[in-house]
Amino acid sequence: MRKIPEKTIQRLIIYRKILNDLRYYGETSLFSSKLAQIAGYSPVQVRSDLMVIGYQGTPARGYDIDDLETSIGSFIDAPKGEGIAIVGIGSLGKSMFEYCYWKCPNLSSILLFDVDSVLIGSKVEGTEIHHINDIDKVQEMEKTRVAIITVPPENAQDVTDMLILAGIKGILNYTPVRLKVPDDVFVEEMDMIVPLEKVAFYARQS
Amino acid sequence: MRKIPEKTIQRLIIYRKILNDLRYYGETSLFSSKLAQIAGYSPVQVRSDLMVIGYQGTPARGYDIDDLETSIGSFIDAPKGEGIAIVGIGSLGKSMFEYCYWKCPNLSSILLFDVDSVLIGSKVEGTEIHHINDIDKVQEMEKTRVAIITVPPENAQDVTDMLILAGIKGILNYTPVRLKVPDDVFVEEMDMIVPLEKVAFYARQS
DNA sequence: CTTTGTGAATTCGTTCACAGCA
DNA sequence: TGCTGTGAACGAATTCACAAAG
Repeated sequence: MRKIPEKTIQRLIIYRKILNDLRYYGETSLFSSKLAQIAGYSPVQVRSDLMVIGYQGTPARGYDIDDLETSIGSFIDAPKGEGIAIVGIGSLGKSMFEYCYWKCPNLSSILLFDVDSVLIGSKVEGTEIHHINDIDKVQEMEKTRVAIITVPPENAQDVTDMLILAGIKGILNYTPVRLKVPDDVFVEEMDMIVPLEKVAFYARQS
Repeated sequence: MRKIPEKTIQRLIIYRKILNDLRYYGETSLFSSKLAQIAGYSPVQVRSDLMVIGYQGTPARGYDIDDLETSIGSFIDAPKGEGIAIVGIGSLGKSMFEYCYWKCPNLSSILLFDVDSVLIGSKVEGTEIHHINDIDKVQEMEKTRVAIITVPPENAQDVTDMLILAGIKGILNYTPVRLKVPDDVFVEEMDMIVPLEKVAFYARQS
């Protein structure tokens, strides 16, 4: 498959969320201009993004909300749902878990790991915390491709190495450490320091 | 001042962090290739970013770490330090506060707000939680330009409106809501759902 | 020689302009 | 007429290629 730009994927995900909201309010179809206005992009941008997934609208009615949502879903989502692992069950890790647990319908499983033996065996919302060293013993890791890292900086690289050995191909990195990973592993930086300083900079400009 | 691209600002912030780390390990100078390799960009990229802030290196020794760090700092940072407000002191808000409290040296003040009257008056690490309705009564808001929003989605827009009235010009939005703000207010989306789905998508491609 | 600084070239992403269709 | 779909034009961001300097 041809490589799809990250920005397009991001926008498609945003479109889907909007479509889902609109469907909830009983809407059945919309034009690119409407979707664009809600999402904050141009109508042409929306149309060319939808070209990427090959979805066709009609000049008369625009796009069918239900249909389009499903199309984006089948393009973006894993067919059988996604399994994720959260490593580092401090206050941030716990927030992430609760958020995913309640808000992410397409997650088929959430595994919890930590490096601190004190936490091992205890549970969050009925889900057990495993030691990261036992990662190979956890059955569900087989179908887990994505990990969220919320450990202290000093453990970040070690934990990453273990995750990659266990087959992880995508990482949300909440630590300020720049992780070393092979080319086929996708890392998204989630640390707040860079955005915080960026926002502060632009806030001062205006 | 000419408008600086967001990406350049982000990279400068990353460079500074790296320089800070290297200085800690006793390094005194480096070449663009070294900085590029650590940061994960090309050497040309590094050099042209540094051109933006007008910093000059020498072919013989490259860039002086101490000097360059200071130069980036005086370009990026507010001269008198930055005041921020965190709105929504749930588990995520608390994590953010602790992180900022310990890890952000350039923050001159951190204010805490919530919409839930039950929390009002209680303290986190010795810092009092105010009700968002009392925002105008809080003296330090005068020097606060940046806010972190970690409230439930249903309160997000209301809280935003109040913050903007109180003079906030930059927002880190941890909610999944797309906030409506005036043109001179800078919003950075911090919700994890979009990045999580994005990472899952690319993890599946590889 | 190696490295910086930088105009030119290239690549990537967005928008324009218009053909095609209800 | 409205709108969608899409090649062409444009603009932004990155990389190339090379002059200048120790």
